[in-house]
Amino acid sequence: MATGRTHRPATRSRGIPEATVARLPLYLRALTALSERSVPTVSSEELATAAGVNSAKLRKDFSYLGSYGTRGVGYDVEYLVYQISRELGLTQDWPVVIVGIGNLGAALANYGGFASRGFRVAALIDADPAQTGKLVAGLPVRHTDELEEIVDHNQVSIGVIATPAGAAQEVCDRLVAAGVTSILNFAPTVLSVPDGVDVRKVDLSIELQILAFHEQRKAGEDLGEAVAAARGALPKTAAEAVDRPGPDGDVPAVMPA
Amino acid sequence: MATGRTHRPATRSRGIPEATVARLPLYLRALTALSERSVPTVSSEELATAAGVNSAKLRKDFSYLGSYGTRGVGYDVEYLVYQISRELGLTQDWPVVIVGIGNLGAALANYGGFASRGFRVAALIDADPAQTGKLVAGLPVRHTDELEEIVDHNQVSIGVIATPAGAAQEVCDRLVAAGVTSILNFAPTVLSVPDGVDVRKVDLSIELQILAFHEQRKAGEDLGEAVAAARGALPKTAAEAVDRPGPDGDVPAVMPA
DNA sequence: GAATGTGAAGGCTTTCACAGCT
DNA sequence: AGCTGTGAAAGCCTTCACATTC
Repeated sequence: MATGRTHRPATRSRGIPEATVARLPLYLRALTALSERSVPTVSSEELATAAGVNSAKLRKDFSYLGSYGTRGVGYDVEYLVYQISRELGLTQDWPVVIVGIGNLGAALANYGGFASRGFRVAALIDADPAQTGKLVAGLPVRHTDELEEIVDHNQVSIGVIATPAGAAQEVCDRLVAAGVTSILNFAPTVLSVPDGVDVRKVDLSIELQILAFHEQRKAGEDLGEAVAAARGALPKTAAEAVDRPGPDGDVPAVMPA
Repeated sequence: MATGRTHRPATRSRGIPEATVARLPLYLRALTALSERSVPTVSSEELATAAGVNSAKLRKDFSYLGSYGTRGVGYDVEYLVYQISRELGLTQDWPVVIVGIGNLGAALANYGGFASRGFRVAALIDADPAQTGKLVAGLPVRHTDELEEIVDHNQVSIGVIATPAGAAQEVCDRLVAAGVTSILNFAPTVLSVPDGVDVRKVDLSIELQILAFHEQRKAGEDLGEAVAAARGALPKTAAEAVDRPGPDGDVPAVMPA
């Protein structure tokens, strides 16, 4: 989940399981779509399908929030939207700062989903003086020197880091010192933060590598059908994983002493 | 994990646990940094710290790959880099297409980490004819009409979707039909894909909502220290979660029938 | 009849703690 | 002496299946 030394202490006071929390936004999105189509009620089955989970999981998830459904009927869409929003803390306004207005930072600033649910971009911050004052997504880019002032003045508790990896930890430290207690990190670095600060990480390259892992598996193993054959990959059938073979043959120049 | 109906079948043939796979890129990054500093060996303790996990977990993770360490000494950095790269399938080249060259797509195209580890942007694709031919990150944007041709010709098996939500499913279907079997989805939609296709989702707005949830908890609950007081939040102490109170008072206009 | 809410079972992941190797 | 590799224990999370409620 969060990176660095961020363990929500054992005292998650009668809390909702983390896995459930991570799915609430999914349900909320599906519900919002239903709400816009003026659908009054929805069953766990329908909603689960829309959210891409199975219905047992969804019901279990909702059971942690309370008994908001009606047996034999389903869930009231509007009511659930409200309850989940409240649970997620989206009934209040969350000012957010984005630090690092490069390609990615600009993309984030322009991202609509940002503004939608309770999140408001309070400021864009960049270390490059050449950027200062430039308008991005209608907001002027401000210089890093002002970071503390901005965080304090806007009561910002959520910071988004979109700087290069090298700058991320310092930016993080400054955000935290200024009062930010939640960080969304797009820089490919492990951030270390004091207890009580949450960090979530979004890492493109990690996601791709995970996909590559599975992709590699597909070429040669199961999927017992046609797919396997069509590929130009070497036929690494079984015997590859179970008793992992010692390093023979295809190893690179560098070997352990 | 993956979204939609993508369960790797029970037959994950003697596979590495998914949780472990998700951490391998982290280890790889830390190891690469050590390698660049010409550090020859590293202990599980040191490497774990660098990767932001604990050492027991790291050792357990590595145990699924094989016995690549030396007791009393640690792990050979270069050797581990190779083994993990190989396990992740990064010793081969992965051509990738990015579909949807808006702010985000452009940011992704420019993202260095992309090119670094075995991933190569084979093409940028956008539905807007006005974009066609424009250079982004040194590559010409090509029109959606050419999607199938591009995927086929470049043997693309990984596609990145950075389109608006409304277009994502159609793009996904076309990618899959053209032969793509792994998708990284940045659009805020649940994609449905046939078995055998992996989908991973990156969703900014979900990450923020999860942070907001925890942020909300901080204002008022534990963190027994000073932090709580300084806030202007209403003092929602205990009694909030355990026996979730029925909807009284602060509920919105809409209520269940 | 229909669909929720939930104990109980089953799986997966993390952590512990120590035997085993260098 | 030091550090890896790993069974076993503990903790989560998911799935099952059905009693309960409308």
